[in-house]
Amino acid sequence: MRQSLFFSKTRREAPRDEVAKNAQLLIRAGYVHKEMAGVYDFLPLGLRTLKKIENIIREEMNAIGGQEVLLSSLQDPAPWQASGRWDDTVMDVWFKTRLHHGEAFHQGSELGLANTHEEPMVRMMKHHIASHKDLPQYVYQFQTKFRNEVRAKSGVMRTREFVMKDLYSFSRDEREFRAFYEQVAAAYLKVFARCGLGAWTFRTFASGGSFSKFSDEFQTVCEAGEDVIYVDEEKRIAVNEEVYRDEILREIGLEKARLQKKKAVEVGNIFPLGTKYSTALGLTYKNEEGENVPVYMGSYGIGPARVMGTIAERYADEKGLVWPLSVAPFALHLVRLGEEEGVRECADALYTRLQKGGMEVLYDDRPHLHAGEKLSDSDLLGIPCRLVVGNRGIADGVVEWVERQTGSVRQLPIEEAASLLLDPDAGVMPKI
RNA sequence: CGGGCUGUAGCAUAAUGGUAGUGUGCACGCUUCGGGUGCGUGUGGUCCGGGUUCGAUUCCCGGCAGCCCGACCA
Repeated sequence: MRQSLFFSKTRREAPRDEVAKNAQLLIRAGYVHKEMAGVYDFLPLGLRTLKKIENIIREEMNAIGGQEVLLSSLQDPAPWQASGRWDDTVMDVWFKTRLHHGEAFHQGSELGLANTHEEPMVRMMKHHIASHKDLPQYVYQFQTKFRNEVRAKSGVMRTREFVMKDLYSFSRDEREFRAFYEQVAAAYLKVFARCGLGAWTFRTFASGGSFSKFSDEFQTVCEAGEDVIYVDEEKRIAVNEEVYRDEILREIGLEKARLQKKKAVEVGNIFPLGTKYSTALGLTYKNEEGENVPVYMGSYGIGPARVMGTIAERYADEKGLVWPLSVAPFALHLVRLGEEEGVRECADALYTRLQKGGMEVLYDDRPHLHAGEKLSDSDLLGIPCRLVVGNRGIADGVVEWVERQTGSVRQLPIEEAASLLLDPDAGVMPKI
């Protein structure tokens, strides 16, 4: 992509109404636009990163047998009434609206805007599960959730509208469920590791909310987090403050003395649902004896935008964003300094070759901008690798390769630069 | 939902009961050209409603919006 044609621009100053580092940087760098409190638009850069994260999640969900679906955002109250969760006093984050009813708009049937999907998912599955031969099933989606939070905050970390990956498991019994639950837990750790959060992310014992007695959260240690957890670094597990009690520590085999108190972001959460919703909504199957048995369920969520915000928080430095290669909007930022014919030709040629070689390149071909401005912009954008083409290097027959995170600089011979960058074994580009 | 704070140009800020200033951005010209070059010209603004007042962006009341702390968080 040529930056001269790219529509989002950087800005020098953060808007006054953002305090969270993730939002300040994402807005300054042109990744997102704030629509209103707790509601953000994704611009090309932000969308690219969001989609990278989604794809990592998608691959890991597919790898454990997940099948992608897309349920609707408009929801029929009926299944929610059956489970008792339509009531605003039971679930207080509902956005509700009504079907149009001619002139008398307000008399139309009530509808909900999805804040989660257990009930419609269960009702839908009733049409597809009848026998033990139909189980297990694992379905997931990336779907917009609307939650009328009393207080949106922390930039993209807690918003009123966001895309969530939610996976639902349908198993014959607890044993079959539990085996899959552990597979998901392992897949989640892979997701966060691939997103660059592995070192700071812990499977965390937590309360089960309205679903079940306990659940497992995936918490990334981060100062911007809203949660407090106690981490056992060696065992790589943690316990949420909300269930930090002696008998629970004993139950999960953690020693108080080895635990460190940390602030953390909940980047994922997995719940055993048991037969709560299958019973309420009548999702049963016939076992081999011909008896009707409620399906045993679990639900599993990750918010890609929250993951993105957490990566921004953890990796950013005083100059701007820094993305791990796996989630970066572009792999390489090709920065041209100068307008001389030789510089232009060299940079254009490199851009063409790298593009053809399949590399995602953002090419700063903007004319007549000062070096400082281009380099500052490049720092702010946080693309992990930078190739600088300028007069200085061309005179010596080299271009500069810079790693954003460490600032390390290497000279690459002009003729070989493209092939070195495109060759994963050359050891120039970092491994994903 | 309780408490606190804030609304001035695209963005960031200053000031003021009497014609609203600066930086930045944007446009144009010259200059400069490897870490936001310098100069000039232009562009553009007091959240909404009511009250007090000769006069309100400023003071008062209400609304709306935003941020922070707490509570809440399927």
